[in-house]
Amino acid sequence: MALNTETEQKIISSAEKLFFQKGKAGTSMQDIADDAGINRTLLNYYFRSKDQLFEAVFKNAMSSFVPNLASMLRSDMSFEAYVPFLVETVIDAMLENPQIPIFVLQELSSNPERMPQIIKEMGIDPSLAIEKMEGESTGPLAGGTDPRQLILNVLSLCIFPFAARPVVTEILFNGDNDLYIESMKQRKHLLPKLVKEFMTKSTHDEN
Amino acid sequence: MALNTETEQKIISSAEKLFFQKGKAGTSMQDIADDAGINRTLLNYYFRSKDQLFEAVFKNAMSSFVPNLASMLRSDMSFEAYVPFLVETVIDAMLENPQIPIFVLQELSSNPERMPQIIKEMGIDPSLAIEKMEGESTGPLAGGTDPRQLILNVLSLCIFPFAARPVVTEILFNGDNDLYIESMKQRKHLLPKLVKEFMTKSTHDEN
DNA sequence: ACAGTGTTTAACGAATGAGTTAAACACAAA
DNA sequence: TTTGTGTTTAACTCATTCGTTAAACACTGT
Repeated sequence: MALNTETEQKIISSAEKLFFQKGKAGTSMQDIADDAGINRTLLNYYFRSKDQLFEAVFKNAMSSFVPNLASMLRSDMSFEAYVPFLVETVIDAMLENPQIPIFVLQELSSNPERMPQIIKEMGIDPSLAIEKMEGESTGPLAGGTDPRQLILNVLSLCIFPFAARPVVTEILFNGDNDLYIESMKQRKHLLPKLVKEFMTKSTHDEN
Repeated sequence: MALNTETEQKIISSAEKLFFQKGKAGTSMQDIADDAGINRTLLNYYFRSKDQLFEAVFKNAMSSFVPNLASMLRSDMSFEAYVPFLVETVIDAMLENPQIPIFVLQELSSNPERMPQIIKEMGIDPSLAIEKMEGESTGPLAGGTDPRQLILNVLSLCIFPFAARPVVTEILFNGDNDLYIESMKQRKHLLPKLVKEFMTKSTHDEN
């Protein structure tokens, strides 16, 4: 009895590592088994199929990716107050698992039809969230700045540098990995200031 | 005689479409042949192997992705003057081929060891570019803002919303694709103002 | 009509991958 | 020891994939 959660965990770890790196199609069950140091059949014993194993990995990755955004949409705080917290949370998450954004984005880009289902599972109500955002446009946002653009900006600034890590490290930081990491940490302080900047100064009236 | 560039072009088109969508491992030669409406062997006739076909597609995509950044690094203009042009160029490129960023980033994330070689082929000299950037820190950048962070910010704001298209469309725009596109176009005007904002107001002294 | 070249196809061979089946192993309870 | 259950493995089947080979087709110049 007592499910061998140790082995199961080894499988998940190896599957994550390889799926993140090479994608679903680029990873064979044998690869995962080898990495976990076990026989291939075990994978089918614990997870019935490759699909199910992938699904487990994906949902796990997804849930560490979306909630940040979801919590913002649900939060009672104003954007301005929320941003520093969000930035720190997201960047810390990225530092811990830099491969997740590109993995999640790639999967959703391949199968965008999954989005509605995912949203339901995550318990997000987009229309409600949007109402909330627009209702808040009485604060520092007043003047025409689309709250959606603001959210997009914050997330872009947090996530992209990790999705583009190899390019950024090589071109901008001359291949120096430590320097890259250091810069990412600095962004935790830099970004909130930036965002506050273009929230207070009303960057509106576009035409 | 006269190489059948028409067929060759059909192959490239189909290969791009499918590689962009499903990745290298997720796309079979048969898939490409079917999409192009030709026999599979033809793929090996024009491009010796799947690897070579993929390489052709990748290099093509890459060259529409990096040059924007490279041209910025080489340009004689100041950042401030260059930003609006860069933003428009990059966003227009993304609007034309929204799948490219995620495709390129995924490939580079899987094979980061390719970066040095790619940089060489693209004719970018990172160290020289960095010197240039730091030399420019006498203008509006003076005060401690790392030019690398600035570049990173601009590219993040331009590219990420496209890499995350399905999520953004569904959550932020309630699945309304036209609204998403419209917002992306608005960003061509919005972003330069934003960037100018946090360039002139010296967002420095972090600690 | 024939030769030559470019283009397209069908058929084959070897390799790899996923999932199943049945058997071996470990070990605790009776 | 035997029984039972959970765990691990080896071996097989079936499908898919890549790349090659050799032959068919089209069309041009002689």
